[in-house]
Amino acid sequence: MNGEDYVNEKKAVPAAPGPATRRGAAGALYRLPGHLIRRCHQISVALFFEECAAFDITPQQYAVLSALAANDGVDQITLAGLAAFNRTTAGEIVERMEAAGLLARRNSSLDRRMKNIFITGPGRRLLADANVAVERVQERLLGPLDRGERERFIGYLARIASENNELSRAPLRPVGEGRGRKRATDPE
Amino acid sequence: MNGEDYVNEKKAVPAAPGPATRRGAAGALYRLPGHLIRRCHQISVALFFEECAAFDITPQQYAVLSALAANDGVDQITLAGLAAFNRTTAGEIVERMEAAGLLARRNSSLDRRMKNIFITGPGRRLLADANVAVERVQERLLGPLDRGERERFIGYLARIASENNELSRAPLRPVGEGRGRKRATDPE
DNA sequence: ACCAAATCGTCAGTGTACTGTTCGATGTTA
DNA sequence: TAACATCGAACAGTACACTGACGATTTGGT
Repeated sequence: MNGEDYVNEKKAVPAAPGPATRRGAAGALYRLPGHLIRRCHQISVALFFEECAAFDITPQQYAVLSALAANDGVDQITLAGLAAFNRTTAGEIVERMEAAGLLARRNSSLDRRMKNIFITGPGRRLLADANVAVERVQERLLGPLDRGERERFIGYLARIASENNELSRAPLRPVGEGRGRKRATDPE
Repeated sequence: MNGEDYVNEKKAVPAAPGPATRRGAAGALYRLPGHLIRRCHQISVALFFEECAAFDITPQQYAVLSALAANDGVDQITLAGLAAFNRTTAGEIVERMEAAGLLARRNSSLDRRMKNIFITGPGRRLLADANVAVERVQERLLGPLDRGERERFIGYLARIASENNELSRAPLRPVGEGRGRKRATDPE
């Protein structure tokens, strides 16, 4: 079919025209968990944007809203720990969300270094709407798996994420753990 | 909606000190596959950087080397399809790798729009070294799972990635598929 | 009370991952 | 051959995800 019409080129021919040059090539890559996880992540994000197009938020912003709904008023570092991203990223995301009116930031009177983050009414409403859309994202994402497989898959993911948590560069830090000494929340 | 009402600061206390304010809070988030996948991805990347610190490459650059080792001389778009990222990203990554001497880019004489990407000697050597490091990454990443679980986990990931491939914003495009008409490689 | 260590938030810098647009080269077709 | 649609690559713009450093602040030890 194609092929004979470009004989001119001295040799744009592959340097390694081995047996692996056909389609399944680079096969090793396609069985690497790391690469597969990256692709699943891409798909997950794409589905999120598709289902949540009306809300104009990102998966990370959704995570912030979700974490904040249950831990309103925490500082940025704690929030970063709850959503598992680092301080700088958290600061940027919070800034954009504040500009969008989804959050409010107030300087703490207890510790003047801290800024406490609060979810606003619009933020809370958006979260409620987004929750159903996110439901659909998970449904489509796990579409290829049956019920039992989904359970197992989620279990595997949770174990990998939890047992390797400290290996991450932005570990999950549930409220009440870590080196937090005092907090603007939870006077207990 | 949210004003500069922080002047008074009567209470830096959470607005919703409900029953969910303790540690397991925002529990829904922590069972969402999308969020778990994101965290596993973070961990995978962190492990990669740890194990491959000596090589000064990123996971994506490793994917490029791996894909190119089996499909040398493809154009940037095809390469993007093989490694599952989009054109722009591919162009940027290739540019950095060319500067690092891992790849070479040559204008195609067949189609003057195209630039064919070739892996260099140093690139090939680095790939060989990185392969063993990547082996260790997978070992540590899947550490929490036993043999059978690893098999199943990888199978689930592969099915999700493959069956949802077209939903991704940067789908995998094996050589020989897609709308490629003619190619500088694989004259067959 | 003082000082060293630890923290919070921010800034600068790098790299990945997209969207959308533009522009030149191509090839197809009328 | 002259319009047409298409395609590869580059550019501009947005958002995330880090590292390392820094100023302001707070705390812990003495």
